[in-house]
Amino acid sequence: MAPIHNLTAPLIRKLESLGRLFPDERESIQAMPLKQKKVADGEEIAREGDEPTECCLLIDGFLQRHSTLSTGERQMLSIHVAGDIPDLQGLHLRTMDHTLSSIGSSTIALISHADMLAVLRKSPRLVSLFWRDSLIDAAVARAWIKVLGRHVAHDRFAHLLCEIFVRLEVVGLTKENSCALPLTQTQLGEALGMSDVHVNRTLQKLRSEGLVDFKNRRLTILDWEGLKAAAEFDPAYLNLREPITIP
Amino acid sequence: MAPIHNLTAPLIRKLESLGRLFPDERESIQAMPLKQKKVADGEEIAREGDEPTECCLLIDGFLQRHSTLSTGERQMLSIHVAGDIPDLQGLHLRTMDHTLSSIGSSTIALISHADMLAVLRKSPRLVSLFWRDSLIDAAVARAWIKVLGRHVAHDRFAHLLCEIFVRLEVVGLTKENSCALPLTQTQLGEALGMSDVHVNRTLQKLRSEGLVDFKNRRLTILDWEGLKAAAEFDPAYLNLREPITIP
DNA sequence: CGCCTATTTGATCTGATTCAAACAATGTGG
DNA sequence: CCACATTGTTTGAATCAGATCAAATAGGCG
Repeated sequence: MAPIHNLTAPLIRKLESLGRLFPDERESIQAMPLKQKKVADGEEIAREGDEPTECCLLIDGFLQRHSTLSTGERQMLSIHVAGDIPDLQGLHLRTMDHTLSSIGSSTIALISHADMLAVLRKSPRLVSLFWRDSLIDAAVARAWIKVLGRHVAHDRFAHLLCEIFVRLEVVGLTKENSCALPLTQTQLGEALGMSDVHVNRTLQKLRSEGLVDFKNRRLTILDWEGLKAAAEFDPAYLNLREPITIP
Repeated sequence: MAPIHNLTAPLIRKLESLGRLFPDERESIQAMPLKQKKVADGEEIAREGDEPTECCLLIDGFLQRHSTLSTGERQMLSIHVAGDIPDLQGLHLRTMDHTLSSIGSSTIALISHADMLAVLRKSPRLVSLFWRDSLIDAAVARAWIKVLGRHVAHDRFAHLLCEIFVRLEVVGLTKENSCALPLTQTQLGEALGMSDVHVNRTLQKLRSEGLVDFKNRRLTILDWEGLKAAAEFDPAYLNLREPITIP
């Protein structure tokens, strides 16, 4: 029986959403040496250009990937929730092409690449699961490309909120129709590729349309169907169901 | 000795750019059953919503991923060159989240998932290589997010041209400082998230600045340093060098 | 040649940025 | 517990990058 506070719980849950986990596979994951760590708001876990030797399992809180332009402007590249390993790519790519940092304060667990590889060597099925996870990560990136390329600010914003809400729902981090979302409007702008001023005005529009509410770092969905429609949100790309059975 | 016309040549070259290939691994790849196929301009190889049972190795030409909005507008999600397997994710994700189609006429080879999985089962090192390949695919998507989110049209265009030129250079498809680029200005707009009219005007700017020329479906780089600077292009995300040694 | 598609140009309109300032909330130390 | 600093949100006005609409020109190619 796994202890309630086992740090791997979010990861186990995530992997089980990706495909079936056999008992021995679960055990080898639970047995991985973890270095638990608290990270403060804005703290950087890995920097663009780094050559990491461990990866970061998010236990609690939110992380972001971002990259900085020569002007100092930032573009957020993804948002991560409990169970994610946002720098898993470090196993096979030497150099970080972006920075990984905390949104609000978070709890992470560091896993050395060596330990991770040792677990993967023993189980080709786990390799497939983690590979599948990184393919979904890529699908999410493609969805962002579509939204950034073709949606107006209002619908882009709606899409981001849809995605975050669904991803939090999957890991049981929503309450009724609301969830934590500790991003400032400036950070939302960094994710959506727009100015903070315009984030504010767009948010007011979304509120006045009765689609969402957002205050005290908490998002409440007031009209899910309306929000989905504005965003043209189709959660298929998140691959929440129907994992391919791994033989 | 591999025959000159072996269809797997571009794939072998690509895998060798990702890491060392052992002779038996190369042989098992060369032995994979391939269905060669010509695809015409605009022809769709796999559609959003499909559940493919084979994947597509690009032998010659260009492919694109794209997705269509409710308005009928398209957003291109990636561009692929010889050696790429743009729907490799189908091995682990059931449903296509985008459409894969040809830019100009291309030659592809279809590989059944079953054959692919059989090869991978025999070699964990090949799994790592293909996994690495899909991680680079994701890194490219992140680079597009950054560019779409924060660069003005001019620099966005410059970035796309930089990326394509470098990727073609890697697979030996450039001549001096020029390469084939059979995209219409409308298609460039679909890639860059901008109108075809604005593509045209931006291209004129790039020409008048002496950075590039582009006519007859052929791109010529006239000032690489200037183009790179405008785009803030850093090819690190393409992971062209320094693959991590797979034990 | 004539058809179709791609490129180019001009004029107008609009979504979004920028700059600036006010206002609200949060936190810190004395 | 208040004074003050800091950070985040909101509002207004001016400006601009890029979209849209419309039409002309230029290339391919059967």
